[in-house]
Amino acid sequence: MRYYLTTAIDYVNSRPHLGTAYEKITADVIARYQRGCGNEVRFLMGNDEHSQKVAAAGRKEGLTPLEWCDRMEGVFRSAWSALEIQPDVFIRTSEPRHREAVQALAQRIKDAGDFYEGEYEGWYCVGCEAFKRDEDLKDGLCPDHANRKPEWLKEKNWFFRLSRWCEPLKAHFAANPSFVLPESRRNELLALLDRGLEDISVSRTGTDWGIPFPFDERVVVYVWFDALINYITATGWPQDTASSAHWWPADLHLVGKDITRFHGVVWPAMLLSAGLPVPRKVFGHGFVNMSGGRMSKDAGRVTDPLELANTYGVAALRYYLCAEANFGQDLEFSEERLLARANSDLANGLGNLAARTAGMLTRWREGRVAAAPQSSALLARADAAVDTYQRCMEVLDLRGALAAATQIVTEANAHVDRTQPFAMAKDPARTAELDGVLAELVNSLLLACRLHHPFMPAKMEQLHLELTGTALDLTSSISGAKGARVLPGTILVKGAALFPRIETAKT
RNA sequence: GGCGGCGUAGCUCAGUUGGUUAGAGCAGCGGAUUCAUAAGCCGCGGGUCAUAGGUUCGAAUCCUAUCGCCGCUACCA
Repeated sequence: MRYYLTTAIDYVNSRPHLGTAYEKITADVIARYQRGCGNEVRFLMGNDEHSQKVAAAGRKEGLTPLEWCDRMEGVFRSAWSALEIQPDVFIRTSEPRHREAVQALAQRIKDAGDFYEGEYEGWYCVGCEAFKRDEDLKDGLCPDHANRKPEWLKEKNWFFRLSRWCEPLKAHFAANPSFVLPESRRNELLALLDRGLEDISVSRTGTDWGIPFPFDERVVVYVWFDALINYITATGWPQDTASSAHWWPADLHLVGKDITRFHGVVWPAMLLSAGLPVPRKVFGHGFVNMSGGRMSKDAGRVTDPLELANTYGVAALRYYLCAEANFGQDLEFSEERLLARANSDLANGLGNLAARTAGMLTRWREGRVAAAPQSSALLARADAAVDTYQRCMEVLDLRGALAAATQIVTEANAHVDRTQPFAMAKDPARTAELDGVLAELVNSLLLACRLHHPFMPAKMEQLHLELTGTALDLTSSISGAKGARVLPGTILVKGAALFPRIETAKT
């Protein structure tokens, strides 16, 4: 099976922040999970460049829009790399392949009779890249961008006949209950469809930073209309028909809850008009909110994801975001909770289990792992946790999946106290018994390691190497997790502390 | 204004189609241990389940109203 997932592409007018990092991290977790299930995965990320904001940001630095975007590509890609986010394809909307796709799709929509010329007049907020009605403005200013005055624009525009697709979309929603998730977002879009859709203006004049319409070179495609098309561009469409047939439609568009409307209504309508399949699922995730107001270094609050990763470790940051948030709902970011998660679940839980297991094994058994007992209740429960984990991951319940993985660790730690291997070690007659318990612990760790892998790839690959002496096979890490056992006779090597406790300077 | 959601232990939250003493994690307190990253394990949580009514043999779980918080939304004034 193939699995194609995408994240929203980002405006490159500033550095990536924690909120955008959250989306990419969760997408990366899903992508790694799918790879571990043996699926052929295409994970797409990219930058959204044809925006007035972007052009303005470059101008401030004395750069052309393209020069600026070239520079920002490096900034974004290195940030994602530092966060262990590994897309298979990275797209920029200024690329020739995207221009070609946008123009091809626009032509198709034109041929379908869904573009017509009209005139639009109204306030335009550069910050939102959108026209505003009077009632959208507060004291004549955009509520979201009060620092810049909206401009009064009157221009000839190409309109997209969105209204025509209202009924087909309703039918699609009805036939596909999980087309848009979570349900609250789906209901919002259903309400929108019930009210009926209006046609939307999709062209802009007065700028050449954008993609011209193939049938009207004087105007460029509105940035939103342009941006959505990146998802199909990245499959090779329209040139590479074999590739696009293989990869399209996407299995999952992961987007912020604020833009589900574009992905669940506008984009599918564009595709329907062009005679192309619509994506299988759109998931609107929640936001990472800041408590106590503004983020500030002075207050000891850092929200640059790279700084957080630097302080607490990439693994802890990724783990915290996935374990703490109910995917789909907002997360109240708390550095205290991040620290608590890093120390309790990772250092004291998983890390300590690895350390004590390896310690016992190397001290008393020269690191040699014995065969796991045939009838181990502990390992049976660990195997069962794999099922729970997978059930959760399939419905994008990242938190539930992590809870299942953590359960394995918790039970293994309790097992040490129940069986007391350190008592067995003092009695030569109990060596076989000792070997059995240690094998149960090592194999619990192995399963926990595999299930945690999508969330903390580098750390878990390191742990796997220590446990088994071999590299984790990333194409079967999950599908082969249930019943996985360390080969008897393997010599386990004890490494440095996997997750050192983080002691705070704070009192 | 309309539609929808939420309000459960100090904190973050679970609570199936209403049914015995309302649960988990974290934090905190107490205890027995020692393999380990002063980690782990065991025990301890009398919370008006926002408020007031109602339905029912029985409601955190259904209905109504109120208060508070939040989301979506009005091409129409």
